[in-house]
Amino acid sequence: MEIKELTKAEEQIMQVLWDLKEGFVKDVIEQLPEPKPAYNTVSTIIRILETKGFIGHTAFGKSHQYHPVISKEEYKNFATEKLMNGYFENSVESMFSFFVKKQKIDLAEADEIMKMIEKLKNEQ
Amino acid sequence: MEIKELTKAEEQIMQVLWDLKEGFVKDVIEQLPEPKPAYNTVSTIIRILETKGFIGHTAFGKSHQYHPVISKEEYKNFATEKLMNGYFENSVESMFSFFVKKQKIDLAEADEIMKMIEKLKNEQ
DNA sequence: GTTGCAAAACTAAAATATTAGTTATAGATT
DNA sequence: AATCTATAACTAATATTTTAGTTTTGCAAC
Repeated sequence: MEIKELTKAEEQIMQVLWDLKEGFVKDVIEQLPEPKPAYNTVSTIIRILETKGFIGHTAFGKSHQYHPVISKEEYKNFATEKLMNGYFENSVESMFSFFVKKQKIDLAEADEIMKMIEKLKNEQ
Repeated sequence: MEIKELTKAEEQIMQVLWDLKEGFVKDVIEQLPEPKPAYNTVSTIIRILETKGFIGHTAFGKSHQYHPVISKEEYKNFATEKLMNGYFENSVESMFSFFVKKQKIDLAEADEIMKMIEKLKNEQ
C-alpha cells in the first residue's frame, strides 16, 4: 500500500496511537494537550485514518479499540525521505554536516556515532 | 519573526524560488512539472507567501521579480527540527542509527561523516 | 491621448481538512 | 422489556488551501 501524507491533526493522533500501541477514543483524548478537542472530533479523525489505512480496530461489543496499521517506523521512513529529498539532496552526509554546523551533536553522541561507523566499516 | 509551516503548494513554489534565487511568475511556472498550474494560481500562492513573509519582490515597472526572504537554510532548520522532534526524540544519534539500519550510508559517506565527527571532537 | 497587452490584484469557486452537533445503536441498569 | 448511557456513525458547519476567472493597472505601440 502506498503511504499518503498525514495532515497535522491526523499526525497528532497517530503519534498518540503509536505511543499507546492501542487505545479507545477516550484514551487518545487523554493524551492530547489542552485544549482538548471534542470526542466527536477525535472519533472522526480516527475514522478517516481508518479509511486511509493507517489504523485498524478490534470491536469490543460496540466500542472499538484502535491500533496503528502503519507503524511509526514506516511513516518515519516516509517523512525522513521527504526531508532528505527536499532539503539534503538525498545525502546522509549532507544532513550530518548540517547537524555539525548547527552544533546539534554533543561529545557523548559523537562517540556513539563513531562506534556505529566503526562497526559499519568492519561489517562491509 | 516566527516561521510558519508551509502548505504543500507553497513549499513547492518556495523550492523553485530557493533554487532560482529570484524570478518572475513565468520563471517559476517554467520550473514546475506538468501539468502546469494556471498563471493566476502561481501568482496567488506567491502573493500569499509574500504576506506570510517568505517572499519579497522588486518592482520592474509593473512586473515583479520575486525572491526568498526566508532562506532555504532557515526553513530546513525548521523542518528538520520538526522531524527530529516527532520521530527521533531530538537525538542525532537516534537518527544516525536509523540510517545505519536502513543501510542508507555507504562506505565513502561513512568516512566523510567520521572525519566530520573527529574534527568536531578535536574542536570541543 | 487611445488602444492593446501583460501582469498583478482582487475575487470567488472548488477542494480538502477540521471541528463538532445530531442520530443511531448496542450493551448496561433498573 | 423500558430506560439510560456511552460510543460510533452520520451529517454538516467552519476553516483552510488550492485553483483560477475577472478586474484593474501601468507601460507600449500607435
